[in-house]
Amino acid sequence: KIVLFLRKLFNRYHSFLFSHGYTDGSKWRFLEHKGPVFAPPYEPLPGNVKFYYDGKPMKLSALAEEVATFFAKMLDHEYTTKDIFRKNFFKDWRKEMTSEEKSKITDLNKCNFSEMNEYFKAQSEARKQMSKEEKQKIKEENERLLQEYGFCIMDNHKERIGNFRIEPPGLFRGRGDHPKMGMLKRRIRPEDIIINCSKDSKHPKPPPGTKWKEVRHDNKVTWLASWTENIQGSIKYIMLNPSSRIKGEKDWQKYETARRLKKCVDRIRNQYRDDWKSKEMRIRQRAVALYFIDKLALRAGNEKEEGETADTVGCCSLRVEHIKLYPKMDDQEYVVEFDFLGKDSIRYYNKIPVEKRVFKNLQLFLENKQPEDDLFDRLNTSILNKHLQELMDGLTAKVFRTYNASITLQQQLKELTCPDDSIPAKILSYNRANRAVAILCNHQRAPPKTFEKSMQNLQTKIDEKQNQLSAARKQLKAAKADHKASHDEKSKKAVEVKRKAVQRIEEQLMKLQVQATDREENKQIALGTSKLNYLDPRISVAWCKKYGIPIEKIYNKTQREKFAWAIDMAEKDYEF
DNA sequence: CAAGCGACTTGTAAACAAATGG
DNA sequence: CCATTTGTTTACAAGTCGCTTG
Repeated sequence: KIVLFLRKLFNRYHSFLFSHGYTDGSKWRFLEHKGPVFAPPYEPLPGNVKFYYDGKPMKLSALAEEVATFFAKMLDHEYTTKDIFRKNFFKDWRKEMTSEEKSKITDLNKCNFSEMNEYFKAQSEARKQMSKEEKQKIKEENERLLQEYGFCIMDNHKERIGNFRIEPPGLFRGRGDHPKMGMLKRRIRPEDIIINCSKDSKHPKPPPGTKWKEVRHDNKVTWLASWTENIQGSIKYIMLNPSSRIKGEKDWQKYETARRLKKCVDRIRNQYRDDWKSKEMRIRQRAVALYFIDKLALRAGNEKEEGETADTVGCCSLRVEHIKLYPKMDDQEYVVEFDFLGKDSIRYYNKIPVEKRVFKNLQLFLENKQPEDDLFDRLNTSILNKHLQELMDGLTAKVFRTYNASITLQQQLKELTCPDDSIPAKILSYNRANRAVAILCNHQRAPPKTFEKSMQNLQTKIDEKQNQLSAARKQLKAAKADHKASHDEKSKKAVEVKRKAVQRIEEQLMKLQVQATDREENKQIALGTSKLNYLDPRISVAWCKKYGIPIEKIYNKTQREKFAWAIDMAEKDYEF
């Protein structure tokens, strides 16, 4: 058994141990899969479900009807009230109409989709009300599909595929103020799909009567299939699950790069502080931007094409309007106020005191500029990353985010964990360390709609528990008194039983209180992203080992699969 | 060096499943 | 047992970054 286990480890982490995979840049030797699963074909509405135009029922052609259902399904969503969404939808919908329909349907406001909307609501209600057997049957069918299409063979391993289903057609839902929201995401056909697999594998078969766009054998990439999406014209891929060797290895490499940064970060910090004094504007800008990326964990900030996406920025693309300078604020000097929309249009708002030199530089960068001008007009991500590459092999802007996130977790864990705490209390400390990172990375969330209520529920539980506890304590007291009076075995036992009960309830109460604290502190903060993408899992694994916390308390099943490499490798003395 | 493409990681929302409580 | 709440998984959008091309 041990030999088998070691062999498994060896096979799995072969390339972890011996150089970085293949030396020629190839990602695999053998790749075999069944191809993607396509979205089910459109099922026309039953005749009694009608669409009304200008108050009158109107039968739509299949294509026009399908697109109409996309809108009808979203009627309760805020999207359908937005002007841009409606405009884009209507424009694309009209493209799918027959010329007759086109001439008739000229105003979206005269369209009544409510019957269609009711129908879909009823459908989903019916789905919920299905019997156990029916639900079981659907589950089994899904499982069958997963078993057939959800796995591939890459080199010597059967690997889980991340997304083996092709995205179904629908209306594009951009985030924030996206100029393309509401546009029709068209149906993907086999003729749109490029298949990637090895020559010597059994090639996937396209559905009967269809052809793939292309079958290629490129082992310099990791994807199994790809297609071009019609909204931005970008390529979408079918790739492996995070538990796969190829993703795990990459993940591990990412953290190793961040650890190399740890070794030279002092040098780099001294360097950019020096560069604040440079006579060259571009170097000063580069140095100030890098300072922000390091100190505030900002993203790099590539330029974006105007009108194609929501207006969001990162460090290099900050504009004058996104910062305010305060020479004095309250009792602090040289305060910079940031207020901008970052990735996914999440607001970044922060006020931080900076060093005088940085402040003076910022004032300089702002001179003679309009609000919509670039703050760093002599800088972009490409220039910055080229510079970083010279400072350290493999260094790019995002490595700072990884590094600062992981080092913060490690240091916070050290600071917050009390060895004598109970397990729930230690987990609270872990979550607090995790929270420090999430705050650094600005991983916010809208407070859940049911937050107040769920908080109240928890409080009621705590109150109940407290009552229980005082009752149990009373009983214990009584039992003790009883024992003192009688001194018999029976009453002695009773005292023990009551003592145990009190202890149990105390523990339960403490657990609830910890849970309440944790939830309250987590109101506006999302821990998931940092846990999954920024925190070296070996730090967490080592922490669990050191304090005897079962790993299941920190990582759920999916996360344990993703971080299997770290769980296998890290010991209790692991240092990031 | 700007523009654009390609491949990959990172991010939130929504759907779904499991757990909990009345 | 069902309804509600909570945790997990999926979907897919939105970033980063390297490379090519003109």
